[in-house]
Amino acid sequence: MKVATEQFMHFGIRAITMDDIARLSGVSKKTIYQEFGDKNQLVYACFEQELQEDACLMEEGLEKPDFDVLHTLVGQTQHIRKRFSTFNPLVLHELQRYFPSCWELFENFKREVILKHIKFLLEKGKEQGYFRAEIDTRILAHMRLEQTMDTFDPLKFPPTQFDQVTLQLEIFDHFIHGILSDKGREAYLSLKQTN
DNA sequence: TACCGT
DNA sequence: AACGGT
Repeated sequence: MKVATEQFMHFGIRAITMDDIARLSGVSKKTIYQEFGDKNQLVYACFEQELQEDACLMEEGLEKPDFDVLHTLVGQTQHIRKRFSTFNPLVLHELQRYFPSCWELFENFKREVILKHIKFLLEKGKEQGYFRAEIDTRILAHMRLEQTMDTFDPLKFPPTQFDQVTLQLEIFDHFIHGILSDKGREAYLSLKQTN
């Protein structure tokens, strides 16, 4: 699963054959098919594990007493950028078209984990006085999720025309400025300085 | 590893 | 022709 996940993310699911995975992981195809009924089941297991790890990372440190929304948000955009360096956006389209059960898993993850997480951070940011009190967390959480997904779409932001790191930073910066209070803006700008 | 069906 | 599956 480790080999398969790395290869799928990097080169796309259809580009990597079961023979590739067998060769690179040093096991026979027979052994793979004893664990996974078919390629679809292997892909599903890989994604399930990846998403589970991401969910853990998101929830990490949320209950700590020194928890700070701005630090958390900035840290997570860094995580997204790291992910980008090894994640081929082509995979999202492959899931949608050829691996519908995995796509469903991912859609569910967006709704039940990411959306709820963003909403939680927005509400916390309000409590801590970083974000303006009048923002609608439900609407803005949706917007943030969708705009983030858009940056992963090569048709909307062709990687040949847009540097993916710059794109992530710019869109995050625009989003956060739209919701910061005066106090929040001050804290955010000084945080950017130190980073 | 050779092989078959898609 | 290439690849999933036997």
